[in-house]
Parts: sequence; C-alpha cells; structure tokens
Amino acid sequence: MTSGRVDAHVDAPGGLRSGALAAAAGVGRETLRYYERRGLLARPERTLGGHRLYPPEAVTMVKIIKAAQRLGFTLDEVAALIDVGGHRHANPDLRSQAAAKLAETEARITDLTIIRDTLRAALDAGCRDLATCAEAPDCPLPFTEIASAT
Amino acid sequence: MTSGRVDAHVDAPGGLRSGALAAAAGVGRETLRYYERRGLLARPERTLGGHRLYPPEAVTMVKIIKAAQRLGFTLDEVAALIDVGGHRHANPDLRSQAAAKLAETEARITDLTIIRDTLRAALDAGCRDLATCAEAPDCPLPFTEIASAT
DNA sequence: GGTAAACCTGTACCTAAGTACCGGATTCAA
DNA sequence: TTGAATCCGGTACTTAGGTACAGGTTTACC
Repeated sequence: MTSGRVDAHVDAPGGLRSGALAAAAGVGRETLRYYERRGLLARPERTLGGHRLYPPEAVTMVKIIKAAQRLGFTLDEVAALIDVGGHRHANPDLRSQAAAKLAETEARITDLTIIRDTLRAALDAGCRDLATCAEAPDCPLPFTEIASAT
Repeated sequence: MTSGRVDAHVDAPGGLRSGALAAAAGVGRETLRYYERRGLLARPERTLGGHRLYPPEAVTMVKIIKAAQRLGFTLDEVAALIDVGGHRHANPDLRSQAAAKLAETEARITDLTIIRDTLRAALDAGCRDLATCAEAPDCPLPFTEIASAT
C-alpha cells in the first residue's frame, strides 16, 4: 500500500514495476509474466537494466482480465476478447461471447440443480452406505445414468 | 454387447476380463487400472497368465464410483466413502458427507447465479467492449471486486 | 497350432491456470 | 558505495482425472 504522497514522486519515472502492478491489481508477479507469455498483457517497456515498466493502464487491463475470468471466461477466451495488439481478423464481439457464456452458465446451473436435488433426496431417503444403496431399488442415487451436461 | 446366451457360457470361468468390465460399466480399460492404483477398486484375481479377472460385483462398484462422481464427489472423497478393504478408522458416513456436498453445491449455485445475473446485466446494458466498459462508470461488469465463493 | 485380439506393465502426456524455485542481475535509499 | 529489496529468465512442479503409447505376453478361435 503506497500513500498519495508516494504517487506524487512516482509518476515522474514513467511506469510501474512488476511488483507495483501486481500489488495494484491483486495478483502475483509471476502471474503477470504468465499473462505476458499467454499474450494477454502487452510486452511492456524495460529499464536499461531489463526490468519491466508498465504504463498505468496496465492496472485496468489486469482487472479486466480478472473480471472476465470471474464471469467464467477462460484465459483463451479472454485473449480473443481483448485481442492485444490490434483487432485483426474480426475479433468476436463481447455481446455474442457473453450470450454464449450465459447459456453455458445456465446449463451448468441446471446441472447443479439436479445434483442438489439428488443429494437432498438421498438425505431424505436416509441413505447410509453406497454399497447398500446400489442394491436398493428405491434409492434415489443415479447408479445407472451416464449423461451430465457440459 | 454380449447376449444372454454368451453369459450362459461365460459364468463358468469365474469373472470378467478388464475389457468386459470396462464395457459393462461404461469406462475405459485404462480407467480401471487408474482406479485400482487410486485404491478405489480392489485388486482382482488374475489368470495364470496375469490377466485381471473381476467378480461380477465390480460392475456395481464402478457404477457406484461414477454415480458419486456425478454428485460432485472427488475420487479421494469417493475412496473415503467406500473404503475398500474393511472400514477401519471410522469411515465418514455417507449422510454427513452428502450434507457437506449439498452445502457446497448450493454455494456453487449461488455463485453461478450471481455470474448469470451479471452476464445478463452486461447484455442488457449493451456492453460491446471490455476496454470501453472498464472506463464507463455505469457498466455492470465487476472490475473491482475480488471475492468469489469456493 | 497359428494368428489376431485382448491384455500386461511402465511411463509420459493432456488441460488450466498458475506457483515455486534457482542463481544471478539491477535498483534504490541511506 | 554498499547492502537490502526487487527483479530477471528458465524450468519444473502443482491439482484432478484420466488418456496415450511402446513393446511385449496371453488368450481365444478356427
């Protein structure tokens, strides 16, 4: 945590060092390097000695990545969405990707709801032992079905 | 798929070969070996030549494992639940584990519901671009929060 | 008894998203 | 200018649940 006073003398140098960006964005330093390798974060300038110097916007960028992840997008999907370095070959727009992710999320919720109901049924039925249950014809546990969404 | 007629001459030998069990239970042969290594499946008898010979109950066992997995239990949890080879040191009973898994599932559903609502809000708000959204003060996307259940 | 299918062991690989470790180099503040 | 803090690149490891391969043996059918 840096004070406002520190910022006052920091905005001269021209960028954040990896540790500062990591702290500001709430991730580890290694994660920044990892995002850079994955193409999610543009390669930043370097000091003469080779240390990374990120522009202030990088903080926003990392937060965008994290926000998208929280919404269920994988890093590959996030990469397609932000398309670092110019959106060549028609980047898939956010709306259609969000709609697809919404459908996926709804399907997952449906699936988990079935699981929840099954667990409740097992508790209500007083199931005590899987091996015994598998023999009982009235056990609610799904010993035969194979299907599961996603 | 074997006919009833085949069973009639198969029940003499005394067991299923790995391929037959795999087919009957709907998993791959490699998965059976994997479960055996993980301690989920008891080590079966062998032919003189070293091929595995599973008892018919093994089919049920594999189905039990698969059913438990579908309910959200990890293989480690399933192992604790079935405790192959005698339930020493008090095996955790199914009811309490199921209750815990139910709570976990409900929490996950709650989390996904928030995500679903956020995606819907983003679609309703007409968000078109993450970078632009991050600047807009009225964007529903969570660029600042960190918390996420489980 | 020959041949093809099934089976054996052991090891390496897969996805996803990082984390951990290493020895050495750089930067910063006093 | 010196010592501590930070940072560098590269590589290997982590979790979970398998899957794939190589090279060799066994079993089953005709």
